[in-house]
Amino acid sequence: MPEERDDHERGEHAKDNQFRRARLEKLEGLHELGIDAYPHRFTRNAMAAEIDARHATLAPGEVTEDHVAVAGRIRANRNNGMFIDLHDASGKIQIFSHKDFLAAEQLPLLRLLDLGDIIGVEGIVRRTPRGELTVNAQRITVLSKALLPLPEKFHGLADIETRYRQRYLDLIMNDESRATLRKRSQVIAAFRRYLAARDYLEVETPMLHTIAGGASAKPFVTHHNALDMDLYLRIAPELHLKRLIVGGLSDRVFEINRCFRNEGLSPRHNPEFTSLELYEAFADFTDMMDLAENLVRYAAMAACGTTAVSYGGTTIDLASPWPRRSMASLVEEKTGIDFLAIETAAAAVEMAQGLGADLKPGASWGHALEAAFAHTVEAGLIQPTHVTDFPRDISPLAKSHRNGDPRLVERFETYVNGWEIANAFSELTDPRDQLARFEAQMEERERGDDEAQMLDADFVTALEYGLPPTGGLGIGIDRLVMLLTDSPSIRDVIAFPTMRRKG
RNA sequence: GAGCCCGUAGCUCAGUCGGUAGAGCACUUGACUUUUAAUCAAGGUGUCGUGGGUUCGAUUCCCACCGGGCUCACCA
Repeated sequence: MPEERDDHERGEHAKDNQFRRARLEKLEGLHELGIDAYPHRFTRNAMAAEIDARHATLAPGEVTEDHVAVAGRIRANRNNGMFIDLHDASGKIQIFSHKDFLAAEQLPLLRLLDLGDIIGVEGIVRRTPRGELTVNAQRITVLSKALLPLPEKFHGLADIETRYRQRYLDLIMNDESRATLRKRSQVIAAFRRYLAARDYLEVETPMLHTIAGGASAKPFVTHHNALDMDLYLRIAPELHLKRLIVGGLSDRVFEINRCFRNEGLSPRHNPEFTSLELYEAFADFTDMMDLAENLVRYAAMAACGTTAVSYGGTTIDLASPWPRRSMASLVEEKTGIDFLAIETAAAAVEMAQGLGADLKPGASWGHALEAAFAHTVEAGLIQPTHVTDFPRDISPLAKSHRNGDPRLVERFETYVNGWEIANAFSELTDPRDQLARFEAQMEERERGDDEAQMLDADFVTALEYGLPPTGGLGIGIDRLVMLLTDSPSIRDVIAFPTMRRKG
């Protein structure tokens, strides 16, 4: 296995085929013309879209005096190179290469260009009689000779595995893939803008944890050699962010970064995923509901220009106030069963199992309610809904509910399209309660639940120095971007999704 | 982890009820020259995912493996 990896890393993957050989011969031809096929830089003064905007009203057949220098990839070639479609990051511009305009010594170069080559072109802008905005090339500069052919131009790259493994090809070929990843960037930029404007401080907390806390999930384990110590890739930044609130670094902090969970892959799960987590002192979970709605609306406007987004043919309305429904009431509405009226865990488990939920024997009341919710309600929450009032025993970091029911905490998850996209609490600030919750988690762990949370004694110590009342919110950025880009798989919104090593 | 489906040319895909394969684009050569998936003519595309088995013969049937997709499980 290591030898196979070496082969791959040495770059012996390139196919030695007719296409590559033909291009290597052309590369040789460029050398013979004294041309460096991989120069160091090129000064351009215009992007395709700019030129397009600048000459939007130019009539067919008209020639301008606009001398431009553009650069991009050759994506189409008509009439033996006379017409080239040059694509840059902004769009497309046609290049007209004709001996009437092109420097004479450059004519041999035309025969050595291929689809996929990156070139710079200097010349005058005109609109052809057929109406296509065009640069009459006076000088062409090879900026990077492509040795491998691009996928077919009409159907593009369809093979989903290649699209994920060789994302560069997907991005060259598929407009939608570029649009999706650009929107992802816009969503994240919008979050930063929105939060920065409200005095949130962006911080960075460790990726390498000695205790994988802040969520219930299986961690990745790695090893630090010098310290001879195992470390976990973080499953959540939560406990460190709250330590920063304890310290008063800021009353409002946020972090946008990766979390890692060593669990199954699915169209909605990637082992590394990106979350926004934020904490606001003196706020509670109802403040977090408002904030979640405002953040998502703001990001949708920034990325899509609308708060009415279409996913899989369904229109999702992000604009209207999002209903706030307690988990138990949603289950009761769906099943007629009021879990709040069920006293014992055993009875609740039996009831949940009767609804078809899969529960381990000995599961708690809270696990039973949550299982009943997941089995009967979750998938039907298409329009945004805040599901509130979670069970205490599945929420070890959330504060007890002020409504007085000791089984509940002040926590909500926001569901859209049947997916959890946000999770928030009135943060648990009572150190003795926190310790008790951790101890309960450790007991679950000892009973075999390897996703129960680990006890973080230093975090309890931090709470003992005093955490102000605090609201916390996490938003799953990948799923939100899926929603905003109508993407069927989380892999569509992650540039380089986790893939098995190809045998 | 389980079930179902998929893997054929650089790409998009056909196909072989078992006799080692085809189209379009791309590529090469030529023609044409203000094109728009340019057009026309000619030409070669290939471990049919990998390894075994059955068979006179396997890309095709069987088994295992590799990779991928979906569903379920897991994943608040």
